[in-house]
Amino acid sequence: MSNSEPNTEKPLDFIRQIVTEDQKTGKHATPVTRFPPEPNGFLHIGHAKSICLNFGIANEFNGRCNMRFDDTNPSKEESAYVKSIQEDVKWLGFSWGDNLFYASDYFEKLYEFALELIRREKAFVCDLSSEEMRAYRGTLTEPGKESPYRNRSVEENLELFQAMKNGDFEEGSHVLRAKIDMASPNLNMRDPVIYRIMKVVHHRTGDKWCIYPMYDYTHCLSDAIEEITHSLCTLEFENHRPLYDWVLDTLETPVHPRQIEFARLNLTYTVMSKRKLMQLVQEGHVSGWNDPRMLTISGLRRRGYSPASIRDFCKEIGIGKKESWIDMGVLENAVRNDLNTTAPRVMGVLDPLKVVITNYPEDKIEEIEARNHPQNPDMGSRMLPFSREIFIERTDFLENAPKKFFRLDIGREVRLRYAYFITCVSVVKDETSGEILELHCTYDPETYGGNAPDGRKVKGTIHWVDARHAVKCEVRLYDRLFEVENPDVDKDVDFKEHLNPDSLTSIKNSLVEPSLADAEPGTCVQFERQGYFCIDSMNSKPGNLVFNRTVSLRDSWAKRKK
RNA sequence: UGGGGCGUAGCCAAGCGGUUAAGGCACCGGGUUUUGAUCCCGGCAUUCGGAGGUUCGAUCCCUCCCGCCCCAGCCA
Repeated sequence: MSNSEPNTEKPLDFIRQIVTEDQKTGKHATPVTRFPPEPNGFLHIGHAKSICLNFGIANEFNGRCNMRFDDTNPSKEESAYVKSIQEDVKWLGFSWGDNLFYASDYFEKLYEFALELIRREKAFVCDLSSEEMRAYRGTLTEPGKESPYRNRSVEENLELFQAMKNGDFEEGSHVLRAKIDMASPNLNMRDPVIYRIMKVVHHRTGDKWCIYPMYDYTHCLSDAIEEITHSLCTLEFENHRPLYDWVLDTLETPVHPRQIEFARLNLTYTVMSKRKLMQLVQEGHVSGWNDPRMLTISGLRRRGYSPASIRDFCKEIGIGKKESWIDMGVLENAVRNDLNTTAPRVMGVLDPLKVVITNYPEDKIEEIEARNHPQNPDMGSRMLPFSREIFIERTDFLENAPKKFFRLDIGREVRLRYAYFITCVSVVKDETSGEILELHCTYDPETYGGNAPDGRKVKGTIHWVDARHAVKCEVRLYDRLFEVENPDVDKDVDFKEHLNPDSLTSIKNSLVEPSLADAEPGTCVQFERQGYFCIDSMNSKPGNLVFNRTVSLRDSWAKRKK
């Protein structure tokens, strides 16, 4: 009754409200959900939403979430996908314990249920071709016509179905159909096919079967067999729910899970369908399913996204029934938030410009202490070598710079992070090209550590690496894969027309501080003032480091320049 | 023109008959800062797709209208 306390908890989404209610009323003491991917591709950020929902509910309500592969179409499915899917779900931080299942585990039971349907005169073997069936189905506005095979006897149906199972018929010649209502306004109820003949080897059952059950028939029964309480799926299955319920009611299964639909995830500046992702891979627009520009789980992992950041993102966007487009910035914000607290800071110079500190002794090398995280002393510190020649970021020098440019120009003073104040004295240029080769600066020995005893201030602090000790490396700068918010909104333009030609920029001569020399692949750090970077898990090798930019830091200066 | 859904800010999203209509992203100000980062503080819907109705009172209930999405695979 109190309304004085501000509620900081995230409100429950409509599905969690249902689960809560079911728990309260005792309908289901604990929820049982399932994550049911089809093993025909890699998991992407959209699946992450479903994973976080299903496993999240199981965790929050002390329930269980089964991992179940929906492997009813052997012509598209492979065990390689089964493996990657499991890795991705585990990596996201969820576990299914012993509850790993396959729809194909139930083929025998499903077959028995089909026999029962026939006995109850609720299913029949149909000899219509797929074209004929389409014609008989009717249209959105006109009812369909009943199949001439609809009234076969139970015995004949049993015999025919047995023959289908035995492989006596050709693919496409016969199907088993549910006998529902050809006049239903819901096309899914117009005697849908529940079994088809496919003489294809299945990745788990081999050549044992040549008939395979359809999704609508399989999914509800699999849910019932596993005693799922809440079967969560995306909006496009809403029209299938009557069929889901029909199968379970007609067969009188001991439990009847409730199917609840929610909106799938759409993100701006990307495409989400497996088909399109597959196309990008196959046509070589990206290097593979785990290309860091792909919003697959494996791509995000390689890009440097943490599992926590993806979970946070999923929590943030919520669950609803409204078709929505989440701005890519929300995802980027989620990684920045997470990495900001977890990533150690280091110095990395993307595009190096040499600086000679002319008044610094030739052979002197100092060790300068640098904090690993400015807000978190627990993360410790490290020592940075410093000497007469260093490299700074090329973009940190600008001739005739405007007043608001807080970096280097001739005559201007800046702070080298953790080190000294330096003042630019002169610029050395290539005589013919005019290219800036190096800067000559002087330092103030009194400013060791970055503070001037006389109290004078500098506006800018820039990052640097020591020339003799820096480690050369490759840095890959990623940007959004597409240039437009919604690459596939226009059906007349191929989505690939909108690919961003600058989605990957590789810099081969970047320099990082020596502490990174032996860092492991997968290590995530912040290059101060630049962004978050992660050592590539595929191409980085000792002595030949490759960093992927996960996301840049927010840059109000860059924004101001626009 | 059948059926099933959905409409709260630029983008998400709470709200469940009486609220100053949460929160996040984005954006705009200001402060702190040895990252132009982070952090902090402030601004950002007199109005909930539209029009009627019920009610003392409607984002919430009812009616009609408008807009968008899904369904005619032997895919999932």
